[in-house]
Amino acid sequence: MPKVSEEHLEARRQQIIDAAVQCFARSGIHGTSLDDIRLEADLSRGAVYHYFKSKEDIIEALREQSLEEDEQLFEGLKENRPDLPLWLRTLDKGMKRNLRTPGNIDTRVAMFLWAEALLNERVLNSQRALFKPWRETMPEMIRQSQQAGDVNPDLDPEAVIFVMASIMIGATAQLAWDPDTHDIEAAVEVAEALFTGGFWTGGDSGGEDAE
Amino acid sequence: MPKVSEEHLEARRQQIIDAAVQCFARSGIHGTSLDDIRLEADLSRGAVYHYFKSKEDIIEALREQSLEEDEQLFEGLKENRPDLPLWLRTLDKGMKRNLRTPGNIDTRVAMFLWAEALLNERVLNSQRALFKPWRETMPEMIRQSQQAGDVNPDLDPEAVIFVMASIMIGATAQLAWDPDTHDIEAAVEVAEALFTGGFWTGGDSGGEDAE
Amino acid sequence: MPKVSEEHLEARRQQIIDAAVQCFARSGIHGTSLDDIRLEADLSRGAVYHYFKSKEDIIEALREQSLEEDEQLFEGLKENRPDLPLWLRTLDKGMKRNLRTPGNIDTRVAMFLWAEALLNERVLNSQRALFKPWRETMPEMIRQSQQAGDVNPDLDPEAVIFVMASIMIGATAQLAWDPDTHDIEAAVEVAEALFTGGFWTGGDSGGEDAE
Amino acid sequence: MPKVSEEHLEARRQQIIDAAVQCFARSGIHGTSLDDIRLEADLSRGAVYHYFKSKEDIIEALREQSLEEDEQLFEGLKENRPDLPLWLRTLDKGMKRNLRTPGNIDTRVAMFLWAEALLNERVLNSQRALFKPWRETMPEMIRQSQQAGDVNPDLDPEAVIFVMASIMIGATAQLAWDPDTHDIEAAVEVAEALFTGGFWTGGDSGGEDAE
DNA sequence: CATGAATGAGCCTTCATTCAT
DNA sequence: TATGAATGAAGGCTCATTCAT
Repeated sequence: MPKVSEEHLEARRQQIIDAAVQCFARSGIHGTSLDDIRLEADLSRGAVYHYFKSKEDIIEALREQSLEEDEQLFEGLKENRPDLPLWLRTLDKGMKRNLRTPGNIDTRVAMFLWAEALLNERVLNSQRALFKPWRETMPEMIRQSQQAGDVNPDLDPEAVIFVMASIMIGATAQLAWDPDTHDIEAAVEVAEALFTGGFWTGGDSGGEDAE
Repeated sequence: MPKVSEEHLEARRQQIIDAAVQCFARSGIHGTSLDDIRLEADLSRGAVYHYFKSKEDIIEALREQSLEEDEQLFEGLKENRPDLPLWLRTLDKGMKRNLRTPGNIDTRVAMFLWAEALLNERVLNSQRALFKPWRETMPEMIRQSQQAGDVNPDLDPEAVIFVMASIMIGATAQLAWDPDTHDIEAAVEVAEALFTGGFWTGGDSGGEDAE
Repeated sequence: MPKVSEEHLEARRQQIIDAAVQCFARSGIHGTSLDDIRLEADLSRGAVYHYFKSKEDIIEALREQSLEEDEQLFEGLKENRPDLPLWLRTLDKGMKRNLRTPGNIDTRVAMFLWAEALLNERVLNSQRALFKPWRETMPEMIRQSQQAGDVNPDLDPEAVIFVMASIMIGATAQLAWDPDTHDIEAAVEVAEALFTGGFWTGGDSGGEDAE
Repeated sequence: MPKVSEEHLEARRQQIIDAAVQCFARSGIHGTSLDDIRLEADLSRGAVYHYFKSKEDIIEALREQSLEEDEQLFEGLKENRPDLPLWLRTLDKGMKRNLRTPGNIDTRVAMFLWAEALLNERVLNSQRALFKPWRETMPEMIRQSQQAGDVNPDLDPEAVIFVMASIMIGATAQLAWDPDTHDIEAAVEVAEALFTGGFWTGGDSGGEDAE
C-alpha cells in the first residue's frame, strides 16, 4: 500500500512528462538532459528515476500519451462534416491538429520523435501505432468509394492513404519550420478540393496518362 | 601557401562529408561523434579540424551539398512529361527522389536534418533554401493554370504549393520509417490523379462546401 | 514499547542478514545495494533501517553471526580424533569447513569480508576476533608439545600457529576461486602429515639449515 | 606515427597504473573512483581514457604487471638455497614476497583482487595465471621426491602443492591484516621445517592414521 | 511500527575541441 | 600540413539514507 495517493503518483508522472515535452520542444531530445527535465519539473535528480527507469522510458511514456490523445482526437469524427466521405474527414482533423498547441510544442516534439524513430525501434513502433488506424480501416473505405463510382477504381487504395498521410505529415513539418507563414485553413481547402474533384477544372483530366 | 592542390583540399572535404553522411544515416546526427566520422573517413582526429571548424560546419556543408544536388535534380524538368503542367512535374521527381539511394541513406539524413532545423538556425535556413524555388516560382504557375481555367480559381496558390510540398515531405518520412512497405509508383499515380482531376469520378464534386 | 515480540524482531533481523549473505555471495559487498537486500528479504525499503542503522551495520551483524557459528564449529573438538594433538584437530575442521555450504556461499562472503577488513576497522576487528582463540590458547599447546619432545623446540610457537592459520585461509581462498578442482580431503591428509612427521621420509631432515 | 615517443606513452600508462595501485591499496578497488586515480596521477579526467578504455582495463593492466613481476621474482630460484628441493625454494620466496613493499601496498591490492576475482572472470583468470606455474610444473617435482624416497608416496602431489600455495596465500592475508604483529622469518622457518621433516620430533609420526 | 517517496552526492564514461610537436 | 595527446564539461544513472505519512 503506497504512502501517497494514486493520483499523486500519476500527477508526478504527468509533471515529469509535461516537463519533458517542454524541454524536448525547446531543445530537442538529445539537447535535453535529465537535469533539464528535473529542473523544469522542479524535482530532485533522483525523483525522476522513481517514476521512469530511464530517459528512454520518459520518451516512451510521452509517446504513448500523445498516441492516446490522437485517438481521442479522431473519435468524434463521425459526427462532423457529414457531407464528406468518412475517410476524408480525417484529413481536416489531421492537418488542423497542428494548430492546437501554443508555440506548436507538440508539433516540434513530434518531429524530434520522427527522427528518433529511425534509430529507436520502440519509438518507431509508437510511430507505426499512430498510423495503424489509417492503414487498417481506411483502404476499405476507399474501396467502397471506388465501387460507388466516386473514386477512380484504377488507383491503389493503399497508395491513396499513403498520400493522405503524406499531406498530414508534410503539413506538420512545414508548420514546425515556419509556424507563421502558412495558412493552414487554405491548405485544408486545397486538400479537400483535391480529393473531391474540386481542384481540377480543366476539360480533360491529365490523369489518363498516369498509367 | 598551401602545399597541396586545391583539388586535394576539396577531395578531403568531400571525404569527410561522405563519411559524415554515412555516419549520420546510421546513427543520427547526435549519435555520431566526430570520432566516428574521422574513423569512417580514415583520417586523424585533428585532420577534420583543418577542413571544418566544427561539427556544425560539417552539417552545414553536407546540407549545402544536398541543396546543390537537389537543384540538379530538378533541372531537366522542362523536357520530361510535357503532357503535365510544369508545376506538377516536380511532384513526380520529388517523390521518386526517395528511391534514389541504396538503403535510403539520404532520406534518413534528411529526416535528421529536419529535426535539427528546429534547433539550429543555419540548418533551418538551408532547409528553407531547399523549398525556396517552390515558393518563389510555382505559385505564379498555379495562378496561370487558374487563369487558363484548369485549376479552381478559388484556391490559394500558395496553399496549393504547400500541399504539394507536404506530399513530398510526408512521402519521404513514410519511406524512411518503412522502406519496404510502400509502393511509391502507385503513390505518384495517385498524386498526379489528384492534381489533374483523375481522382474523383463522382457526379458532383464535394469541393463546393470547402468554402 | 514494541508492539511485536522480541522474537519477531530477531526474526526480521535474521531475515535481513540471510538476504545480505545471499546477495553478498552473489555480487560482493560493493556490488550489493541495500535495495538488492531488501528485495531478497522481501521487505520494504524503509524496513531495513528499522533493524539496522546502515549498510555497515548489516555487515557487522553478519560478521558477528559467522563468528558465533565459528565458535560452535570448534566446540566438539576435544572429542574427535583423540589420536591427534588437540591443536592439530582444528586444522581438519578448519579446512573442511569450506565444504559446508552449498555453492560455497559462506566462503565467498568470507573472502569479500577479508578485503573489507582492510578498509573497515570494525570488520577488521571481527576478523581478528575470529582468530583470537588460536592466538591466545594454541601457542601454549605447541609449547607443551615442544616440552614433550614431539615438536622441534627451536621453532616459534606463534609462527607455528601463523602457518596453520595460513593453511586454512589459503585453502578457503583456493576453494572459493575454483570450487571444483581441488580435493580437500587429500589436502587435509597432506596437512596432517606435515604436522605429524608423516610427510618427509628422507634420511636426514633439511630442517637443520633453516636456522 | 605518434606525436610523442613510445617511452612517453608507456610512462603515462605506468603513471596511471602506479596511481591506481596507490589508490586501490588505500581505499580498495570499489572505494577508488577514476577521479581518485586521475588526481593521484595528476592527469586530466579524459587523459586516463586515452590509455585505458575503462576502469576494468586499468585493473587488468595492473594485474598483468604484477604477474610479470611475479615471474621475475621466481626466476633466480634455481641458484638459491641448493640444499633445499627446488619445489620448496618457492615457499621461501613466496612468503617473503609480502615483505617487499613499503606499507604492504601490493599485498593489500592483491587481497582486493582476490575478492574481485570472485566476481570478475578476467580477474579470476589473471589469478589463475598466477598459480599456473605451480600447478603445471611442481606436482612432477613432488613425484620425483616421492620416487627418491624423500616424500611420503601416499600423498597426492597436487594436494601438496595446494597446501603449499595455501601457506603463501594465508600468510599474505594475515600480513595484510596485521602487518606488524607477525614474524615472517620465523614463519618461513616453520614452513621449511614442516616440509623437510624438521617439525615433528616425536617417536612415531601421527601420519599413519591420516589414511 | 511500516512504507516508499524523495534527496543529492557521486560514479563511469563520452565528446567536441585545442594545441604542442 | 598533420598528428594524436590532452582537456574538462557534461551526461545518464545508482545508491545510501532520510522522513512525511
